[in-house]
Amino acid sequence: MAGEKNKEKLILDSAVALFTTKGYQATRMEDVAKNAGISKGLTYFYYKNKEDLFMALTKKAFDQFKDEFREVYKSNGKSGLQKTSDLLIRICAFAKRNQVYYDSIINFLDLVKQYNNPETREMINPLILKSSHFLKLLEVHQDPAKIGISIVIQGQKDGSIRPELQPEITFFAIWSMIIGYEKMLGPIEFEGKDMKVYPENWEPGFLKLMADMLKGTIQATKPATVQGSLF
Amino acid sequence: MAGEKNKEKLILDSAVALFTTKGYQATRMEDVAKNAGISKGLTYFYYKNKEDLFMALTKKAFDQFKDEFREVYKSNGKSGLQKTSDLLIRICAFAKRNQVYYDSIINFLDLVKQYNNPETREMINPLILKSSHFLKLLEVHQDPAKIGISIVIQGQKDGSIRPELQPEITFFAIWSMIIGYEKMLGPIEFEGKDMKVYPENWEPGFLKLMADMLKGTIQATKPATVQGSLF
Amino acid sequence: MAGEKNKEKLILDSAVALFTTKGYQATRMEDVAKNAGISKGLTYFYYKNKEDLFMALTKKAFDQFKDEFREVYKSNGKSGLQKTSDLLIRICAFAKRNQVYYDSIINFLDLVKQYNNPETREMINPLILKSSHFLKLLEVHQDPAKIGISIVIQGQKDGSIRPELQPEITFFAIWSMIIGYEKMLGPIEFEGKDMKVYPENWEPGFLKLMADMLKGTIQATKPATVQGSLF
Amino acid sequence: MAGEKNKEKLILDSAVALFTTKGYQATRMEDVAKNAGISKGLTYFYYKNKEDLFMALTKKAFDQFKDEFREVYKSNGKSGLQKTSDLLIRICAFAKRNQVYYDSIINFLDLVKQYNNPETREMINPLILKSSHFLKLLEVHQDPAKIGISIVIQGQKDGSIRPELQPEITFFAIWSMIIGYEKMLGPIEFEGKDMKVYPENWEPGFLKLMADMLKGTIQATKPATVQGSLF
DNA sequence: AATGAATGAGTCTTCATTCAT
DNA sequence: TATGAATGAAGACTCATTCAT
Repeated sequence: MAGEKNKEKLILDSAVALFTTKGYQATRMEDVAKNAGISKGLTYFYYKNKEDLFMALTKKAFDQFKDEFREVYKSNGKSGLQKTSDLLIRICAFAKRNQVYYDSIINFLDLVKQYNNPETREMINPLILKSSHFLKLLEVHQDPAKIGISIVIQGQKDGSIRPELQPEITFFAIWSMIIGYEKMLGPIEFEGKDMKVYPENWEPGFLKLMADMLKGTIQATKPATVQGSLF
Repeated sequence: MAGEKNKEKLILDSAVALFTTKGYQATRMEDVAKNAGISKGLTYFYYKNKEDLFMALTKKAFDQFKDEFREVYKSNGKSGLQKTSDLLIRICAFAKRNQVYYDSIINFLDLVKQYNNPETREMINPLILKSSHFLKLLEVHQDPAKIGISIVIQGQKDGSIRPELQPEITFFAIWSMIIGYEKMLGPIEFEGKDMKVYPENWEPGFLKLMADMLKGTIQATKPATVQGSLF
Repeated sequence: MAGEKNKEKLILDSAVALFTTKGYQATRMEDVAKNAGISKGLTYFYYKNKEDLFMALTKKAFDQFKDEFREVYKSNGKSGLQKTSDLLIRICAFAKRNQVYYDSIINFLDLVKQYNNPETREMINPLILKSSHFLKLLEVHQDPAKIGISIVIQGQKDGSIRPELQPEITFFAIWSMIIGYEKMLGPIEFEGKDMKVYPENWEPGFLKLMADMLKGTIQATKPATVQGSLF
Repeated sequence: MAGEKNKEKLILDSAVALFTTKGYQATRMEDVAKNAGISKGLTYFYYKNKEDLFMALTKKAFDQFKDEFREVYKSNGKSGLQKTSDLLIRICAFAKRNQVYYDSIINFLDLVKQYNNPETREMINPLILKSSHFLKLLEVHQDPAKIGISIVIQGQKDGSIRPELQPEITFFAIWSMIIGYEKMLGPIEFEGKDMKVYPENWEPGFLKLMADMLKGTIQATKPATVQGSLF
């Protein structure tokens, strides 16, 4: 029937909604089920356990995240440099629109860090390690990065990004900046009152700095004359 | 005698050790007590509840964090630009040396974001809001930023950082980069195997980009020849 | 099978047994469960918390209590006056037979007192106020009184109770006497040894007084003339 | 010095205040101490434990309670009957003024009931049984009753109370009524809205009934002749 | 007399997970 | 597939009481 959405998806959507409102820890599997209009037991039929559900959610987040990268990559009539700032803007929009997805991605980065360090790997909840979604994530989680690197290369080809930069390192620097930027949004808004940094200035200022970094700027001696628009 | 440390500190140290090993959630208050060699009750005598203990830990983390900034700020014979890269290195070292402290700081940034948004503020665990340590943190959490901004201004005075940059925004951009950089360490190490980005390249590459951003670089036309050392 | 009683009831019965033996405070929820032959968790599945369980118990007590009133009311071949003394006897038997139920009823009266006073209402444990059983009790707790009032009216119709009495007030006076009588049973038994009041005399004496009050009595030879003022 | 009240009393007063506000269970010994302006330890110097403190409070309550009886007994120019209604009024005033004292007295009556029944005696908290105040109470708790009985006898001598009544039983009936009356105050106020019993009518009506019981009343036109059996 | 740090037994409550149907 | 009753391990937190000083 029409309204008979796939149950698996129903559960996931319910989880997203509740994780957003109450957070992962505070959300009970029973609530996820109830909110999805199904029974608790069925939830465990589709997802082995809470961690598995969260990993499924993370996987979906990565897929959508990848789409953002892909769309920026494919956008026409823009320089590679412009695409990097588009990327930052889109990712922040993505984070705002779907905080849980974004958080799950960041959480996954932490997980990967633990996973890569043999000393800390055993501290990871075994249920996570056993999750099929986690394993898939390990395989695909570089995909956004790969696209990002391509964007940098595009920028170097079209001359908007300095050719001497190493694309991989450059992209990861950009991604770092984006991650940090998003984390910074909270404190900055707060400190605004006595610190002259208002969200309004912060975004363009940050983008400008990133652009400077990527395209290079005329040394202080003679003032930069060209970059009238943002870049 | 030697072992007669202040109990309050004893508990905090115990918490740090256990949070590091098992994580905040997985650590039971009883274990914190046992590990500190005291009774469970005494833990609650010094800290109202688990959240309060964590906020106390965060406060201590911020204090030490601030010291890192302060020491960099006071270091002699270095340009402001050099100090910013010192800062990145020190903060990453700080994060590695005391992951729990660093994580608690990042966690606090998220908290501040929720706190500043009236819609999300009520989602914060009330025990956190009631913690005296949380309140103190709200007061002092910009202190590192203030020092950081001073460093940028120093750099502008000594000519190592472009004078046209707005110090506040610049500092927050740096801090963003640092935060993102640290988060990136995990995935990069992992992706290294098939992506040419090795930790060895990553740090200097990242620092170089940051420096480029801050000091300005010669435009693409004639390749930058000079900056053989890092800056 | 025989032992397959409804779980909800099983728990309540277990609670009654344990509250009787050890008292409400001293009874742990775990014991209630164990005694009922089920798991602790299931107890919380059927009753939100200990207070809710107690309110459910009180509700059941009120239902049975109401039955006592109802049966007295419907008993044939008795005058209204006789029914009032039947009531006293039955209620005391009820109290003896099921002390916990009776105590829960008395406790509920105290609760109602607190609840009706805006100043003291907030002192009531919120878990009680939230209990659905408490809310039901608020609705039905006058039912026994309503029946009692009917009994008084019956007595007035059959001439066994003075017609000039106000039925409502009269009933509440009777109920007061019953409550007080029951409370008095303890001390009287004790004081008996040096005070001439033995339980054997006490009940008929008390009933006689109550009857005198209700039906009116022939005045002692010469009526007291002085005490006009007070009454 | 002037303000140097006896510590023992200070503690007791503090306990009364807190038990009134929060109830016995919810009041912590620490609060009692703090509120009395002394240390927790000292509380245990003066009172063996919480139960002992409560028994001391009960003892004081009984002493004051006894004073009420004594004052009524000694009041001049009043008939014995008038004194009984004075007693009811005073006791209710006492209960209202000092609810905790009154409650402790009622609680003690329950305790006595348990104590007198060999089967239930062992259910009493041993700390209570060991309290010296409890032992003293066992000795003196009949004193109010003794005075009350004297009042009834007075009434019989002055002709205001029927001479054929047994004074002890009569007094306990009166006390029962008083106890019940006080317990009834709550529900009646509540039921008032749809039951015609308003507190304003309730007190005089109740007093009138009690007086009728004690002094006897002229029978309504034709005496009920049938119900010989019961009375 | 007086303090208050220290103890630890005691309990409610939560919730992920299972399983008979 | 689907249900929801049933489980039980886990853990935060309280507070009466003690005792070294």
